[in-house]
Amino acid sequence: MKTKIFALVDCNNFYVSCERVFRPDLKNKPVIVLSNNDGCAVARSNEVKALNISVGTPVFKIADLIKKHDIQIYSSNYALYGDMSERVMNTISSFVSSIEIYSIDEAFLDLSDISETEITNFCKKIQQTVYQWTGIPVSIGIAETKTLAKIANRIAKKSKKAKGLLDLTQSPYINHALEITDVEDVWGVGRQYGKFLKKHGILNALQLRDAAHYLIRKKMGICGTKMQNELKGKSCFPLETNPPAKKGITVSRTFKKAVTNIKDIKEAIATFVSRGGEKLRREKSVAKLMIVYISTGRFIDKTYCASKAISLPVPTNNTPELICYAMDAIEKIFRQDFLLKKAGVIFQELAPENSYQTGLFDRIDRKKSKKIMTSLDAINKKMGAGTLKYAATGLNPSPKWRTVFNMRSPAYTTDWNQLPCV
DNA sequence: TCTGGGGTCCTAGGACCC
DNA sequence: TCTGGGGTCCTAGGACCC
Repeated sequence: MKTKIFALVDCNNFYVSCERVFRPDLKNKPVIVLSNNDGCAVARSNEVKALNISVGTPVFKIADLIKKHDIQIYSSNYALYGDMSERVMNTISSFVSSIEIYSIDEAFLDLSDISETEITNFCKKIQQTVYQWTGIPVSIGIAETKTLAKIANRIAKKSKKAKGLLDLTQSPYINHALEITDVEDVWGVGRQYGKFLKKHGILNALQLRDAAHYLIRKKMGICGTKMQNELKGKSCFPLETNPPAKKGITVSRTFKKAVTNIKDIKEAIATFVSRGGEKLRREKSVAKLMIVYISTGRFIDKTYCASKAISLPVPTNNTPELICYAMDAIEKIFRQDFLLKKAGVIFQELAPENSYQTGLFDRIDRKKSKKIMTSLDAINKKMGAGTLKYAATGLNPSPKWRTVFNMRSPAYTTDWNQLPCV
């Protein structure tokens, strides 16, 4: 059997690159994109990485650095990033028959059919085309397994010589590549495992590959074994071209300012439930279980968190029905005197919309409610999110609990009113 | 003062059944 | 009344990913 060849295409500093496409003046300047509520740094340009600002740093902790280096700060603009991602993925897809869209900014490709001598040129072509068509710079790592392709990609990004492209298949430098890869940078090794491995003298990917099998198996389970095999060039993670159905759907938000009254919490939860209902319907799923939760912040003394799970008598994705149950649940778990900072709803035990168990005593006309939901989704899609909404979600256009994005760029590509002007 | 959101998988242990 | 073993299912917790 011919050995598999995987490529990992990864957008460089994706959110920052999206902002730069429409603001070319930001090139070579330090840029940060923030999380919801403008809280933490979630994307950093190379200039910012060079300042040792790590991902997840709260922005208030680096106020002085921002000022000193004139770092450009942006709120998250998911409409823009989602659309740019689609353009990038469509472009890559036009080159290959097998693609796994792994995240908003990464895709694995199967290049087994490309002849060895052609692979580098083929990938260069992908790189150039993506940049030309979308303005997004990408790096590509190539190897016999996904884990090695990840490593190749990391090095491709960092090394000046590689110019964003590195092929480690049959490479005489493979050991060297593994040796210069910190063990914590291996795909599947996080903080905890990293600490453990380093304690045992396993500092880099090469040492991890050659480490005692029983030790890795015992601590990291079957994933550890697969990881070692992948580092040896034996593929254990195949390309997943058809994403499996989701197993759960969550909608949750942190509030910029703490919320203390039940009316606000109810509005927030009703809003999250509506959003969750939309997501369920888009997936063509119904939920059997809904969990509603509220909590105080993590950084205070007097904490409180509570949740309520609701087993739905008939699995559903019907927003008003879900809102009713959620409102009941909130009544039960809400406590005065706590500064609530976060709330959310989780849908679990999902089933396909068309093949669920109906209830014997079900009094809801499900055909009718489905029609209403379909129309509502269609109108909101056409006229903009939130055009039609339920009164329970609140009538105030900017309620206290609303997520803030004070430094957001325009939705350049998805809103006629925000198109860039030349 | 100010600290994100949405996922997946594996494992150990307990309950329960035969 | 005492004794054994094997299997399945569920759940909570812990790890990871982006």
